[in-house]
Amino acid sequence: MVEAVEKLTKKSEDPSRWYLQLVRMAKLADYGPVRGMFAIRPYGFAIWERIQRDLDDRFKATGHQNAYFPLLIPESYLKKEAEHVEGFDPELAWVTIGGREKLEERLAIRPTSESIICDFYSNWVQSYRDLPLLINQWCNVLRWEKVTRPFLRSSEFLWQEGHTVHATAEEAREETLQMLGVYRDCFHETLAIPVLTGMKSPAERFAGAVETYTCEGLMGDGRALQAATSHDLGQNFAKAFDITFLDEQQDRVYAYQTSWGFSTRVIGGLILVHGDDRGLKIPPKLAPVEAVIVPIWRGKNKAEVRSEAEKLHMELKASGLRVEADFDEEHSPGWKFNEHELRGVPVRVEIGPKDIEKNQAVLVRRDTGEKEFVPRDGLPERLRTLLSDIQENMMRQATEFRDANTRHAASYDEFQEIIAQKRGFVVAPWDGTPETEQKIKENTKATIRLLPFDRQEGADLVSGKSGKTAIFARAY
RNA sequence: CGGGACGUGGCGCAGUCUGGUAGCGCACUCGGCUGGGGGCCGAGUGGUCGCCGGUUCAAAUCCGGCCGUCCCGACCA
Repeated sequence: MVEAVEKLTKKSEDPSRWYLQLVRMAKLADYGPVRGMFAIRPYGFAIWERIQRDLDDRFKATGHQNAYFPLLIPESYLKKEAEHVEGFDPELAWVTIGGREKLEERLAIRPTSESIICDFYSNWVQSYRDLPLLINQWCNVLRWEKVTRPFLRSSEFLWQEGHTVHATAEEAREETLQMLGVYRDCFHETLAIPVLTGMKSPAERFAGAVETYTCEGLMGDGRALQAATSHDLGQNFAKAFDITFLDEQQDRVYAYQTSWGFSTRVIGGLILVHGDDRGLKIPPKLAPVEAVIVPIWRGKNKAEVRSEAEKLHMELKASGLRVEADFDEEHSPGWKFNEHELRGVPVRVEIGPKDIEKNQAVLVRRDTGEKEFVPRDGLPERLRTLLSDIQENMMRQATEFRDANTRHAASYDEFQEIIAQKRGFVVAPWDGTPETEQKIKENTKATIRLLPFDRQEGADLVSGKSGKTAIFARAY
């Protein structure tokens, strides 16, 4: 036993170190020469591609089309919506030289694309017949961050941003909520991450929005992660960028807009929610590889085991499963077991001489470590039900954790104690003033993560004034 | 951007205090034996010691500046 093998730090021992090690050991991402800019490696990108496909299907199903808009935004465009520039100003990166010429007007690398897209929309939208305009783009954006971590906060990140235009305020609000629901479904059904949905407080609202809605997840260390947001932009951008149309009464009126985004940050969330001391754990519906076959051979029967494993591989692939076979001859089975667990592959399929003799295979699930012997005949079916069990179990465990770490605070003392010692979500009434919100933030570092749709009346813990339910947590 | 720690082959580290021309484990390459929870033996490849400058006969080591990383705070998907 050589102990010098690079071991993953225990999650409970040093969560931050665990996270960084996992990202690199599982080959999800790697550091580059510029701060905050990471390479997403093939395995990490495969996860992103699965998320993309899942979301994209949902966008298409709700009537959206994909398009692409420019990377560079003239300063003057960005400045048109006052709140918006102010919000993003500290994180902008600028292009000031083109070729060898100094530019007359500097160009911002998009931190988000509202301003450039609205400029196009002001031309594209002329009549109520042009509405609704339902467009999404998949792209990279850049925000000059001071403290960065792979996936969770990088200067450059990948995301999608939907930008829609509507004739009425009601329609825009419906769209905003519809897309919030699309995100929630993706989290619940595919990522197995339970999220709370609700409204942001004015202080946490997107710069330039009338209302921001959010999906908030709870990470394994008790901190919240804003996982996706959907904004009702009202007419703020329409007025700033002159997006008007002739309605059915022949009146020229300003349009209503929405925007909504979901980023590679969620991969960080996935790691933090499901990862354990053995490494990553990917829910089957998301996993690039649902099952990996590890052949167990001895010198004399290597050829036989190999051909059986290949046959099994073909069978499982033919049944529509995403299966990989690990025929590497350099590593021992034990080494492979650890490696695939680190990568979070939901199921391992072992096949060796004993199994061939008994016409069976061994299935080992990543979420519980349970092992079972399954006859070869029914293997694809059994694997399929096992994968769906795992999906369900991962969602159930994450939900139980979330619920066990959602606490009601009856007094401010209790509130502070929970945040300091247990973290998690804290449910408490808020009087709606920025003053109490700010005070809580200064005292406890907890912020209002969201205002749920269903809010109860109660006395604010700080001011004693009447308020309504808010959900607090320390956030990433 | 403040406080602290750290930058030495791909990864993890020793060497720095007390200057003398770079080492260990893993990984990687080749050969052989192995293989049901990170196997073993043998032979190899790979480093201008983060960057720039200074002190010195001589710098990974001492001094200055810069860059980067990590942890803790202030701002953010």
